[in-house]
Amino acid sequence: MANKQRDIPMPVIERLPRYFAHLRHLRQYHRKTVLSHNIARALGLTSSTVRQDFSHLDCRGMFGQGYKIEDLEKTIADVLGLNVDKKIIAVGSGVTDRGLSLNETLADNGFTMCGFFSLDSKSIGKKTGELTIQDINALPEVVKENQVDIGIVAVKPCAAQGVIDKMILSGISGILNLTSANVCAPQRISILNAGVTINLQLLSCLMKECLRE
Amino acid sequence: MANKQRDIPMPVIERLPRYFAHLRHLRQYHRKTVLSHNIARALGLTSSTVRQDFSHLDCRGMFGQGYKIEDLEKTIADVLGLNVDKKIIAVGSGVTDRGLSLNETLADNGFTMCGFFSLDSKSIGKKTGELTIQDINALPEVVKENQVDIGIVAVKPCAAQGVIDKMILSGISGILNLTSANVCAPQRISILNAGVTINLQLLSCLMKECLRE
DNA sequence: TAGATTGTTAATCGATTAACAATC
DNA sequence: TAGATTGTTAATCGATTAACAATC
Repeated sequence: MANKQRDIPMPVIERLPRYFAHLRHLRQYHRKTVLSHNIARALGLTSSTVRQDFSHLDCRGMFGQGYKIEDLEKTIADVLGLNVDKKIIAVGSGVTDRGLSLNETLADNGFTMCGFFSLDSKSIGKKTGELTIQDINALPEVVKENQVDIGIVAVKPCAAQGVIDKMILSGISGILNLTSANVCAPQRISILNAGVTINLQLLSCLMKECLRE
Repeated sequence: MANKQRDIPMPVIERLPRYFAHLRHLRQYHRKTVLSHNIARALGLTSSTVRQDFSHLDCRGMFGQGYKIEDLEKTIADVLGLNVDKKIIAVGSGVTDRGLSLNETLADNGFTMCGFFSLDSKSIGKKTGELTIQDINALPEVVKENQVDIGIVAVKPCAAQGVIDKMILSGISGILNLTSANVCAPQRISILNAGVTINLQLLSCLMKECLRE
């Protein structure tokens, strides 16, 4: 069978993690199947969109019966690449301060935290769960030794580009930018922006819009 | 002049915080004007998109000269609603653990943190900066007394809906869901999803796509 | 003025929705 | 079979891009 993933449209890919979360949720309640209509309601979509989205996956529903939750969950996990364990590091007090809770969440999702780093000498040496917060200069070695895939950046915006450059030079190929800075990187590097401040500003605007309706 | 904001398309609104961050960045370097082309490069867009986006704003460029950074920044801040100070609370170890750094970032952006809450009795009573982490039961009172606008949720996914229900009942009208849970709320409530796990899963997929190109 | 970039129109591209035949 | 929901096609809707006249 041809590799369908080749051309899944971006909006669909962006919805996959939400589908995945919902399916996982349903499975916790021991549900076996689910209708496109119900998934749509849970995520605020139309059932048409849901079925269109799933048509990009190698997982067919049962006419009149909906989709098998377990199969669908597995298929989406595959497409997202969650079956391959990912190594991660995180830099900046925005994440090191919450090291323990972050660590737990990630471990639950098949991500392995390999190191916390800080630019701030005051927090270097502190423990956060099992890991000790290290100086940023130790980053390249940790990345190389552990073959780290992803770097989470939560420093001050003005320091973001520097940290990201260092990560890329060390061999990291995916970056989660929790900063409000717009950063640059070569084509081959995947970057995702998801800063709290950016999202609060956006939320602020949505709230104004809501008022008018 | 008619209120242009009425119908700014959502994709444009979603880009505004990034424009805003870039303009602020430029202003720090004492730049006075900027070309659509340069903004486009910084954010990974085309100059055409940038000009189209700005056409929705009440802020015209100078033919042959580009845009006045200060004016543009102010206009975007207005549209986002950043001129009105927003009161915020945050629930869950995902945020209370990093209370101090979160607090600073928010204050820099005109958001006022009014309280941290936890579902975990172990962390209740701990100080995080100026504020003491409170029991979730104290939430309604704090929200009402301070007229809190926005709630940040960073609890375990299974607890998210409960916390959000409580926030809404207390009078909050905007929610930043840092959880992977798909949550429900009445139409009048604005919700934005921006969980780290969701974004890591998405990033994981983008990295696979990158490999193929 | 000449040069440059904006603002805007029109064309392209792609996503979402509606509708219904296929099918269990 | 009848009932129900899927999978898919076609239609609609909207966003992005290209191109160029307007203009400082």
